[in-house]
Amino acid sequence: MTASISDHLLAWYDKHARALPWRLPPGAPLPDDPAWPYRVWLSEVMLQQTTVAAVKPYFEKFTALWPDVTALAAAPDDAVMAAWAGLGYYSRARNLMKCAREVAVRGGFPTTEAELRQLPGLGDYAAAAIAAIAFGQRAVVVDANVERVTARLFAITDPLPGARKAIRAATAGITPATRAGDFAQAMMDLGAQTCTTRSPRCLLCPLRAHCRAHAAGAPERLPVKPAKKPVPERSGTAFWITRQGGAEVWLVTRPGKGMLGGMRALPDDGWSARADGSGMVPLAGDWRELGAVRHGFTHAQLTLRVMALDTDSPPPGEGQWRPVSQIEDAGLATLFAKAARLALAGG
DNA sequence: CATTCGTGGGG
DNA sequence: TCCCCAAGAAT
Repeated sequence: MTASISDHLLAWYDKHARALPWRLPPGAPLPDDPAWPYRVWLSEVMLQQTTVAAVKPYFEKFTALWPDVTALAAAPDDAVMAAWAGLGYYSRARNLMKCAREVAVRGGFPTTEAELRQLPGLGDYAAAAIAAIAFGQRAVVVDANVERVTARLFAITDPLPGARKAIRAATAGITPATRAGDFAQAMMDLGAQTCTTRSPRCLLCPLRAHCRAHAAGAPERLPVKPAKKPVPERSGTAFWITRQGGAEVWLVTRPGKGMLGGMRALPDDGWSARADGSGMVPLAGDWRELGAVRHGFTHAQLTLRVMALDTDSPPPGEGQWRPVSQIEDAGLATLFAKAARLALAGG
Protein backbone atom coordinates (compact mmCIF):
# COMPACT_ATOMS: atom_id res chain seq x y z
CA MET A 1 0.00 0.00 0.00
CA THR A 2 1.22 3.48 -0.80
CA ALA A 3 2.34 5.74 2.00
CA SER A 4 -0.68 7.24 3.72
CA ILE A 5 -1.42 10.84 4.59
CA SER A 6 -0.55 10.16 8.23
CA ASP A 7 2.77 8.59 7.25
CA HIS A 8 3.72 11.62 5.20
CA LEU A 9 2.64 14.00 7.91
CA LEU A 10 4.42 12.16 10.71
CA ALA A 11 7.64 12.01 8.68
CA TRP A 12 7.34 15.76 8.16
CA TYR A 13 6.63 16.27 11.87
CA ASP A 14 9.72 14.26 12.82
CA LYS A 15 11.79 16.90 11.04
CA HIS A 16 9.81 20.08 11.50
CA ALA A 17 7.97 19.87 14.82
CA ARG A 18 7.97 23.11 16.76
CA ALA A 19 9.82 22.87 20.07
CA LEU A 20 7.35 24.00 22.71
CA PRO A 21 7.68 24.04 26.51
CA TRP A 22 4.83 21.56 26.96
CA ARG A 23 5.82 19.24 24.14
CA LEU A 24 8.07 16.17 23.87
CA PRO A 25 10.33 15.64 20.87
CA PRO A 26 8.49 13.76 18.12
CA GLY A 27 8.30 10.05 18.76
CA ALA A 28 9.60 10.30 22.32
CA PRO A 29 8.26 7.80 24.85
CA LEU A 30 5.65 9.15 27.26
CA PRO A 31 7.21 10.06 30.62
CA ASP A 32 6.06 7.98 33.57
CA ASP A 33 5.60 11.08 35.65
CA PRO A 34 2.36 12.56 36.98
CA ALA A 35 3.63 16.02 36.07
CA TRP A 36 3.46 15.05 32.39
CA PRO A 37 -0.33 14.85 31.98
CA TYR A 38 -0.57 17.91 34.20
CA ARG A 39 1.56 19.94 31.81
CA VAL A 40 -0.33 18.69 28.77
CA TRP A 41 -3.65 19.52 30.41
CA LEU A 42 -2.49 22.97 31.52
CA SER A 43 -1.19 23.82 28.06
CA GLU A 44 -4.35 22.59 26.35
CA VAL A 45 -6.55 24.76 28.54
CA MET A 46 -4.33 27.80 28.06
CA LEU A 47 -4.22 27.27 24.31
CA GLN A 48 -8.00 27.36 23.90
CA GLN A 49 -8.59 30.27 21.52
CA THR A 50 -5.18 31.62 22.44
CA THR A 51 -1.96 31.86 20.47
CA VAL A 52 1.17 29.90 21.32
CA ALA A 53 3.10 33.14 21.78
CA ALA A 54 0.61 34.43 24.33
CA VAL A 55 0.55 31.16 26.25
CA LYS A 56 4.28 30.59 26.66
CA PRO A 57 5.00 33.06 29.50
CA TYR A 58 1.83 32.03 31.34
CA PHE A 59 2.73 28.36 31.06
CA GLU A 60 6.18 29.08 32.48
CA LYS A 61 4.70 31.13 35.31
CA PHE A 62 2.07 28.54 36.25
CA THR A 63 4.45 25.59 36.19
CA ALA A 64 6.96 27.52 38.28
CA LEU A 65 4.33 28.51 40.85
CA TRP A 66 2.48 25.19 40.77
CA PRO A 67 4.60 22.35 39.36
CA ASP A 68 1.93 19.68 39.70
CA VAL A 69 -1.83 19.33 39.98
CA THR A 70 -1.70 18.91 43.77
CA ALA A 71 0.02 22.25 44.17
CA LEU A 72 -2.46 23.96 41.86
CA ALA A 73 -5.39 22.34 43.65
CA ALA A 74 -4.13 23.79 46.95
CA ALA A 75 -3.67 27.31 45.58
CA PRO A 76 -6.09 30.04 46.69
CA ASP A 77 -8.58 31.20 44.07
CA ASP A 78 -7.38 34.77 43.98
CA ALA A 79 -3.78 33.71 43.40
CA VAL A 80 -4.77 31.61 40.39
CA MET A 81 -7.07 34.27 38.97
CA ALA A 82 -4.33 36.89 39.40
CA ALA A 83 -1.80 34.64 37.68
CA TRP A 84 -4.23 34.20 34.77
CA ALA A 85 -4.85 37.95 34.47
CA GLY A 86 -4.22 39.14 30.94
CA LEU A 87 -4.66 35.77 29.27
CA GLY A 88 -8.40 36.20 28.76
CA TYR A 89 -11.43 33.91 28.86
CA TYR A 90 -11.37 33.80 32.63
CA SER A 91 -13.89 30.98 32.95
CA ARG A 92 -10.94 28.84 31.92
CA ALA A 93 -9.12 29.77 35.10
CA ARG A 94 -12.18 29.07 37.23
CA ASN A 95 -12.64 25.69 35.58
CA LEU A 96 -8.92 25.05 35.87
CA MET A 97 -9.17 25.21 39.65
CA LYS A 98 -12.29 23.06 39.76
CA CYS A 99 -10.61 20.50 37.55
CA ALA A 100 -7.36 20.51 39.51
CA ARG A 101 -9.25 19.89 42.74
CA GLU A 102 -11.25 17.02 41.27
CA VAL A 103 -8.12 15.47 39.86
CA ALA A 104 -6.20 15.90 43.10
CA VAL A 105 -8.98 14.18 45.04
CA ARG A 106 -9.11 11.23 42.68
CA GLY A 107 -5.33 10.94 42.73
CA GLY A 108 -4.45 11.86 39.17
CA PHE A 109 -5.89 12.49 35.73
CA PRO A 110 -8.13 9.87 34.18
CA THR A 111 -6.59 8.34 31.09
CA THR A 112 -9.54 7.82 28.79
CA GLU A 113 -11.10 10.39 26.49
CA ALA A 114 -14.58 9.76 27.91
CA GLU A 115 -13.48 10.34 31.49
CA LEU A 116 -11.43 13.40 30.59
CA ARG A 117 -14.47 14.82 28.80
CA GLN A 118 -16.32 14.90 32.14
CA LEU A 119 -13.80 17.23 33.78
CA PRO A 120 -14.55 20.97 34.05
CA GLY A 121 -13.17 22.99 31.16
CA LEU A 122 -12.47 20.01 28.92
CA GLY A 123 -14.63 19.75 25.82
CA ASP A 124 -14.48 17.43 22.84
CA TYR A 125 -11.24 18.91 21.58
CA ALA A 126 -9.29 19.00 24.84
CA ALA A 127 -10.40 15.57 26.01
CA ALA A 128 -9.25 14.02 22.74
CA ALA A 129 -6.02 16.01 22.69
CA ILE A 130 -5.05 15.04 26.24
CA ALA A 131 -5.95 11.38 25.70
CA ALA A 132 -3.78 11.30 22.60
CA ILE A 133 -0.88 13.54 23.63
CA ALA A 134 -0.57 12.75 27.32
CA PHE A 135 -1.64 9.10 27.30
CA GLY A 136 -0.82 7.88 23.81
CA GLN A 137 -4.36 6.86 22.98
CA ARG A 138 -5.89 6.86 19.57
CA ALA A 139 -8.30 9.81 19.63
CA VAL A 140 -9.68 12.03 16.88
CA VAL A 141 -8.49 15.55 17.66
CA VAL A 142 -10.26 18.37 15.86
CA ASP A 143 -9.42 22.00 16.53
CA ALA A 144 -9.60 24.96 14.17
CA ASN A 145 -6.28 24.01 12.57
CA VAL A 146 -7.35 20.44 11.92
CA GLU A 147 -10.69 21.68 10.68
CA ARG A 148 -8.96 23.88 8.13
CA VAL A 149 -6.41 21.29 7.02
CA THR A 150 -9.01 18.54 6.67
CA ALA A 151 -11.53 20.75 4.89
CA ARG A 152 -8.83 21.54 2.34
CA LEU A 153 -7.43 18.02 2.04
CA PHE A 154 -10.86 16.66 1.18
CA ALA A 155 -12.26 19.81 -0.41
CA ILE A 156 -15.20 19.94 1.98
CA THR A 157 -17.10 22.94 0.71
CA ASP A 158 -20.12 22.90 3.03
CA PRO A 159 -20.01 25.95 5.29
CA LEU A 160 -19.23 25.73 9.00
CA PRO A 161 -20.59 24.84 11.42
CA GLY A 162 -22.66 22.39 9.38
CA ALA A 163 -19.56 20.82 7.87
CA ARG A 164 -18.19 19.76 11.26
CA LYS A 165 -19.65 16.28 11.11
CA ALA A 166 -18.07 15.58 7.73
CA ILE A 167 -14.77 17.15 8.78
CA ARG A 168 -14.65 15.02 11.88
CA ALA A 169 -15.36 11.86 9.91
CA ALA A 170 -12.68 12.72 7.38
CA THR A 171 -10.19 13.42 10.17
CA ALA A 172 -11.06 10.10 11.80
CA GLY A 173 -10.29 8.44 8.48
CA ILE A 174 -6.70 9.69 8.45
CA THR A 175 -5.94 9.44 12.19
CA PRO A 176 -3.44 6.61 12.74
CA ALA A 177 -3.82 3.88 15.35
CA THR A 178 -0.42 4.73 16.82
CA ARG A 179 1.18 8.14 17.37
CA ALA A 180 -2.24 9.80 17.37
CA GLY A 181 -0.83 12.50 19.65
CA ASP A 182 2.01 13.33 17.30
CA PHE A 183 -0.42 13.19 14.40
CA ALA A 184 -2.71 15.72 16.07
CA GLN A 185 0.17 18.03 16.89
CA ALA A 186 1.49 17.66 13.36
CA MET A 187 -1.88 18.68 11.95
CA MET A 188 -1.90 21.69 14.25
CA ASP A 189 1.66 22.68 13.39
CA LEU A 190 0.83 22.34 9.72
CA GLY A 191 -2.28 24.48 10.15
CA ALA A 192 -0.45 27.10 12.18
CA GLN A 193 2.61 27.46 9.99
CA THR A 194 1.83 26.17 6.51
CA CYS A 195 -1.83 25.60 5.85
CA THR A 196 -2.68 29.04 7.19
CA THR A 197 -6.04 30.76 6.93
CA ARG A 198 -5.32 33.52 4.45
CA SER A 199 -2.40 32.51 2.28
CA PRO A 200 -1.42 28.86 2.64
CA ARG A 201 2.18 28.00 1.79
CA CYS A 202 1.31 25.08 -0.41
CA LEU A 203 4.82 24.87 -1.84
CA LEU A 204 6.08 23.87 1.61
CA CYS A 205 3.26 21.47 2.37
CA PRO A 206 4.05 17.77 2.82
CA LEU A 207 0.46 16.91 1.92
CA ARG A 208 0.27 18.98 -1.25
CA ALA A 209 0.00 15.94 -3.49
CA HIS A 210 -2.92 14.65 -1.40
CA CYS A 211 -4.80 17.95 -1.20
CA ARG A 212 -7.98 18.27 -3.25
CA ALA A 213 -8.33 21.98 -2.50
CA HIS A 214 -4.81 22.59 -3.79
CA ALA A 215 -5.64 20.61 -6.90
CA ALA A 216 -8.77 22.68 -7.36
CA GLY A 217 -6.76 25.84 -7.08
CA ALA A 218 -8.16 27.92 -4.23
CA PRO A 219 -7.38 26.32 -0.88
CA GLU A 220 -7.58 29.63 0.96
CA ARG A 221 -11.35 29.64 0.41
CA LEU A 222 -11.82 26.65 2.69
CA PRO A 223 -13.34 26.10 5.10
CA VAL A 224 -16.32 28.33 4.31
CA LYS A 225 -17.28 30.28 7.39
CA PRO A 226 -20.52 32.06 8.24
CA ALA A 227 -20.67 35.84 8.11
CA LYS A 228 -19.93 37.55 11.38
CA LYS A 229 -22.35 39.77 13.18
CA PRO A 230 -21.48 43.43 13.79
CA VAL A 231 -19.87 44.18 17.14
CA PRO A 232 -21.90 46.63 19.26
CA GLU A 233 -20.35 49.80 20.64
CA ARG A 234 -20.64 50.18 24.43
CA SER A 235 -19.65 52.77 26.99
CA GLY A 236 -19.04 52.58 30.70
CA THR A 237 -17.20 54.18 33.56
CA ALA A 238 -14.56 52.84 35.92
CA PHE A 239 -13.75 54.50 39.23
CA TRP A 240 -10.25 55.12 40.52
CA ILE A 241 -10.96 55.68 44.19
CA THR A 242 -7.94 56.38 46.37
CA ARG A 243 -7.22 57.33 49.95
CA GLN A 244 -4.18 58.77 51.71
CA GLY A 245 -3.42 61.04 48.84
CA GLY A 246 -3.39 58.28 46.26
CA ALA A 247 -1.33 55.67 48.12
CA GLU A 248 -4.08 53.06 48.09
CA VAL A 249 -6.81 52.28 45.61
CA TRP A 250 -10.17 50.58 46.12
CA LEU A 251 -10.48 47.30 44.24
CA VAL A 252 -13.42 44.92 44.04
CA THR A 253 -13.81 41.31 42.98
CA ARG A 254 -16.21 40.80 40.11
CA PRO A 255 -19.02 38.22 40.35
CA GLY A 256 -17.97 34.68 39.56
CA LYS A 257 -19.82 34.49 36.26
CA GLY A 258 -20.06 36.72 33.23
CA MET A 259 -17.48 39.07 31.80
CA LEU A 260 -14.15 39.06 33.62
CA GLY A 261 -15.88 36.89 36.21
CA GLY A 262 -13.97 36.29 39.43
CA MET A 263 -11.34 38.86 38.58
CA ARG A 264 -10.14 41.68 40.79
CA ALA A 265 -11.15 44.95 39.16
CA LEU A 266 -11.83 48.63 39.50
CA PRO A 267 -15.39 49.38 40.58
CA ASP A 268 -17.53 50.46 37.64
CA ASP A 269 -21.00 51.64 36.67
CA GLY A 270 -22.37 48.27 35.57
CA TRP A 271 -21.53 48.36 31.86
CA SER A 272 -21.74 45.08 30.00
CA ALA A 273 -21.49 43.74 26.47
CA ARG A 274 -25.27 44.12 26.29
CA ALA A 275 -25.75 47.59 27.72
CA ASP A 276 -24.00 50.81 28.58
CA GLY A 277 -23.15 51.64 32.17
CA SER A 278 -25.32 53.96 34.26
CA GLY A 279 -22.67 56.67 34.42
CA MET A 280 -23.50 57.21 38.09
CA VAL A 281 -20.72 57.59 40.65
CA PRO A 282 -20.80 55.16 43.62
CA LEU A 283 -20.33 57.85 46.24
CA ALA A 284 -20.53 61.61 46.43
CA GLY A 285 -17.40 63.66 46.15
CA ASP A 286 -15.26 65.91 44.04
CA TRP A 287 -14.65 63.58 41.08
CA ARG A 288 -12.06 64.24 38.42
CA GLU A 289 -12.48 63.12 34.83
CA LEU A 290 -9.28 61.39 33.70
CA GLY A 291 -10.24 60.44 30.17
CA ALA A 292 -11.11 57.09 28.63
CA VAL A 293 -9.59 53.87 27.37
CA ARG A 294 -10.74 51.80 24.43
CA HIS A 295 -10.92 48.04 24.63
CA GLY A 296 -12.13 45.50 22.11
CA PHE A 297 -13.83 42.32 23.24
CA THR A 298 -14.92 39.57 20.90
CA HIS A 299 -18.55 40.66 21.09
CA ALA A 300 -18.40 44.33 22.09
CA GLN A 301 -16.23 47.37 21.65
CA LEU A 302 -15.98 49.38 24.85
CA THR A 303 -15.09 52.95 25.65
CA LEU A 304 -14.38 53.02 29.36
CA ARG A 305 -14.36 56.45 30.93
CA VAL A 306 -12.17 56.72 34.03
CA MET A 307 -13.09 58.96 36.95
CA ALA A 308 -11.00 59.56 40.05
CA LEU A 309 -11.69 60.54 43.63
CA ASP A 310 -9.49 60.73 46.70
CA THR A 311 -11.54 60.21 49.82
CA ASP A 312 -11.48 59.05 53.42
CA SER A 313 -14.90 57.47 53.37
CA PRO A 314 -15.11 53.79 52.45
CA PRO A 315 -16.91 53.11 49.19
CA PRO A 316 -20.14 51.11 49.41
CA GLY A 317 -20.09 47.33 48.99
CA GLU A 318 -17.36 44.74 49.21
CA GLY A 319 -13.83 45.63 48.30
CA GLN A 320 -10.38 46.31 49.64
CA TRP A 321 -7.74 49.01 49.68
CA ARG A 322 -4.65 47.94 47.78
CA PRO A 323 -1.30 49.74 47.55
CA VAL A 324 -1.10 51.63 44.29
CA SER A 325 2.62 50.87 44.14
CA GLN A 326 1.76 47.20 43.63
CA ILE A 327 -1.05 47.68 41.15
CA GLU A 328 0.82 45.69 38.53
CA ASP A 329 0.62 42.63 40.76
CA ALA A 330 -3.02 43.09 41.69
CA GLY A 331 -4.20 40.70 38.98
CA LEU A 332 -6.23 43.14 36.91
CA ALA A 333 -7.57 42.02 33.56
CA THR A 334 -6.17 43.99 30.65
CA LEU A 335 -9.14 46.33 30.44
CA PHE A 336 -8.70 47.51 34.01
CA ALA A 337 -4.92 47.49 33.74
CA LYS A 338 -5.37 50.02 30.95
CA ALA A 339 -7.64 52.13 33.15
CA ALA A 340 -5.14 51.93 36.00
CA ARG A 341 -2.34 53.02 33.71
CA LEU A 342 -4.38 56.00 32.63
CA ALA A 343 -5.02 56.92 36.25
CA LEU A 344 -1.36 56.58 37.19
CA ALA A 345 -0.43 58.78 34.27
CA GLY A 346 -2.70 61.36 35.85
CA GLY A 347 -5.22 61.35 33.02
C1' DC B 1 -27.82 25.42 17.29
C1' DA B 2 -26.55 30.24 18.75
C1' DT B 3 -24.51 33.09 22.08
C1' DT B 4 -21.25 34.41 25.45
C1' DC B 5 -16.99 34.64 26.93
C1' DG B 6 -10.40 38.31 26.19
C1' DT B 7 -6.55 39.51 24.26
C1' DG B 8 -2.69 40.59 21.21
C1' DG B 9 -0.64 40.12 16.78
C1' DG B 10 -0.77 40.12 11.73
C1' DG B 11 -2.33 41.45 7.13
C1' DT C 1 -7.16 51.85 11.27
C1' DC C 2 -9.68 48.04 10.97
C1' DC C 3 -10.62 43.41 10.61
C1' DC C 4 -9.39 38.79 11.32
C1' DC C 5 -8.71 35.38 14.28
C1' DA C 6 -5.94 31.69 17.70
C1' DA C 7 -4.77 24.20 20.36
C1' DG C 8 -12.98 26.04 22.41
C1' DA C 9 -16.18 25.36 26.38
C1' DA C 10 -20.37 26.26 28.69
C1' DT C 11 -25.00 27.27 28.47
